[in-house]
Amino acid sequence: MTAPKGFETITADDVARLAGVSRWTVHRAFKTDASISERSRSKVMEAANTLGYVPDLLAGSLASDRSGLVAILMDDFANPQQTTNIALLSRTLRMAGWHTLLVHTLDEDDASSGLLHARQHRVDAAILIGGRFNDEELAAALGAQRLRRLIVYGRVSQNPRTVSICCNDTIAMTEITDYVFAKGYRRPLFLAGPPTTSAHLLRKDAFLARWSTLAGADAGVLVVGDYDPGHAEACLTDHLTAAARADYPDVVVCETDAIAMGAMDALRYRLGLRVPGDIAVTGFDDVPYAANQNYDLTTYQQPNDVLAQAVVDVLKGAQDTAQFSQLAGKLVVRSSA
Amino acid sequence: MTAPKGFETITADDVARLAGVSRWTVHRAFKTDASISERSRSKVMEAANTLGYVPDLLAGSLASDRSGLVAILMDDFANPQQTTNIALLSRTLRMAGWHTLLVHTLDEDDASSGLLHARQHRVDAAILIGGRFNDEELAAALGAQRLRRLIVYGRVSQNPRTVSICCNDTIAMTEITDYVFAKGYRRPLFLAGPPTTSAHLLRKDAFLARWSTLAGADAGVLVVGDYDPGHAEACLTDHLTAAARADYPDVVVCETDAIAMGAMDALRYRLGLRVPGDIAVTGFDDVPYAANQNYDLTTYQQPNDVLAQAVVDVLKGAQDTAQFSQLAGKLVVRSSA
DNA sequence: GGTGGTTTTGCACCCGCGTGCAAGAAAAAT
DNA sequence: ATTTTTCTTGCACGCGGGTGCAAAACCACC
Repeated sequence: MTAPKGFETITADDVARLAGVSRWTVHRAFKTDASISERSRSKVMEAANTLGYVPDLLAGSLASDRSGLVAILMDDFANPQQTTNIALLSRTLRMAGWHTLLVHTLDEDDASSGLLHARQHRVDAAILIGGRFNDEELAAALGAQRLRRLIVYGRVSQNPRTVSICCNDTIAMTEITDYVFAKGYRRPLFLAGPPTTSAHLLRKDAFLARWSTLAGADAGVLVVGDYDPGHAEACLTDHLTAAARADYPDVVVCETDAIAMGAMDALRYRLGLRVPGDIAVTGFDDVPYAANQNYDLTTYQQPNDVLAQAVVDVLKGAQDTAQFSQLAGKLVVRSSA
Repeated sequence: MTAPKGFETITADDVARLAGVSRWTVHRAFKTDASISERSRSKVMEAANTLGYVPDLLAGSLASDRSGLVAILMDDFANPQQTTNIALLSRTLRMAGWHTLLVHTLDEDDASSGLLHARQHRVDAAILIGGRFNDEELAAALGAQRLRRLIVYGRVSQNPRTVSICCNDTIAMTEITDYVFAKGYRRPLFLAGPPTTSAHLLRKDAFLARWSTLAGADAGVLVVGDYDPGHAEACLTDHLTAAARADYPDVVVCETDAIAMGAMDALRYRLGLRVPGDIAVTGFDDVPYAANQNYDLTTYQQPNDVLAQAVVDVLKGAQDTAQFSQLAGKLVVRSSA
């Protein structure tokens, strides 16, 4: 029977016995800032090594009321910006001593169930990544779930009991708008994602406001249903096919890179246009694939590492007071616009 | 002070008191297959609802020695095949009652540290996804970490103490080879990923063996360092630039879609060739992006949902004996070859 | 050698719930 | 009405370790 079934778990007591100290001394040996003599610490460590002991975080969590677990709820693995963020977050958290409980929420209504599970695992905090969580349901769930902390990542949340960590979309989109205007484009079309999230509203509103200021005229807006490139492609194709050629925009400003890529596919493969020759395109997020030669997308890079670090700061209680922190990124100019 | 700090945790005792039963009856009410009368169960549930009680999984894990947690160790978030798998796995596991502890291993040597953390959280199993884990170090870690179960996902593992769940790469690659040969291509170049993983070897070896059988001649092989499209692009560009035009392959068979996409970029944008007009390309995995018009990649689709379900079966102890299960997928023919 | 102060160590109690068993209640059989 | 049988319920004990405090050991110095 090779199946590893009956592992004899080694407890701190075993180590204590071997090292000739008490269990609490063993505990102290594993705590960095404990008052313990160097001699007994090394005795303990030696015993622990020969026994293969490591403290049981589960039991520790129960006793200390700190699980060292952070739940990341996320809804859209197809979105490269989100997967990038998850990777970065889980890495950053791990280096700061936390572990990641990944909850893939199945649909919109599943967020509260995800939060419930997170709470049942006593997570120290839950991080919400992604667009499809809506604030009202969140508020309801939050009331019942009594999580220690809820961090909304990548967008602004109105809920006062959450902490938003995100890039300042208004400033960012204004910067893109200025760039687009300066390049001489005058007939923009804004491609917006789903209307549920506030980040969306910020980006769209920022663009429209700034454009109106700069050009003295309103810009066109096309709402695509979600952040799926294929869907954006279809939407834009339909939209332009129905329009007169003279009414075509000269630049398509997109809420995210995913939409921008779909837009480029539509322009090139469906409508036979050149980018940026006939119509230019801008994105937002600077996902890894935006740099690919196919797209070479002009976009806006969020300061992801700073954002991730901000999460750790919040977890450490550094900015308990600040309800949200908004940081600036930078415009990445490539050939698409 | 809005900060949610002092949440009074509601325990089963509180519910028991309100419902007028004992704590153990509360426990039974939350257990699906417990012997409890319908009357007291509803009494308990009502009390639990008004109090907002949910059982604490952490404490439960400690007592029951089943954490309900499964660690997924993964090394490469840039690989879309991996992120797709993670999404699917975490979803499938969640529906089966498990939760996902995501461990992003930082580098090759980090796998054992990741396993250690997994063990400290008492995970019921650890799943290894990805290429960069090497078997020797794994074996060493496994000996020390005494995990309950280690599942190697997406590739074959030699270690007898692990369970491999993967698609049968040999059959799959043979199928691709047959297709490529039948389409009339005669000068193939195989693009292989990093030489550390066994999946790689299987795919490469299967291709070479089958090609040799079909064509009676050896196929060319180019080893690119990893599964990064950009790197594959550079490698192939260098390789072909250094070769005489007459020696160009007529088809590039790639170990993964990621490599195939890089290869297509190289052929088109670096070398000015048409795909499949001048050189055809095949991939492996059928990542979501393979269907994009830019690539429209002929590739091999792994039965991902079946694989994910197999993981659940293993966790449920169904196939404790079977050391690994290999399943078949299907060839997806698109325009790239 | 005694004193005051500091470091180190041990311990009772608790975290919230699961397990196995035995007592109690209810239903079925006699 | 009494005895079985079956279902429900209660409980002691344990999971592995954290917390705060008090006892013990150590140290320096007079």
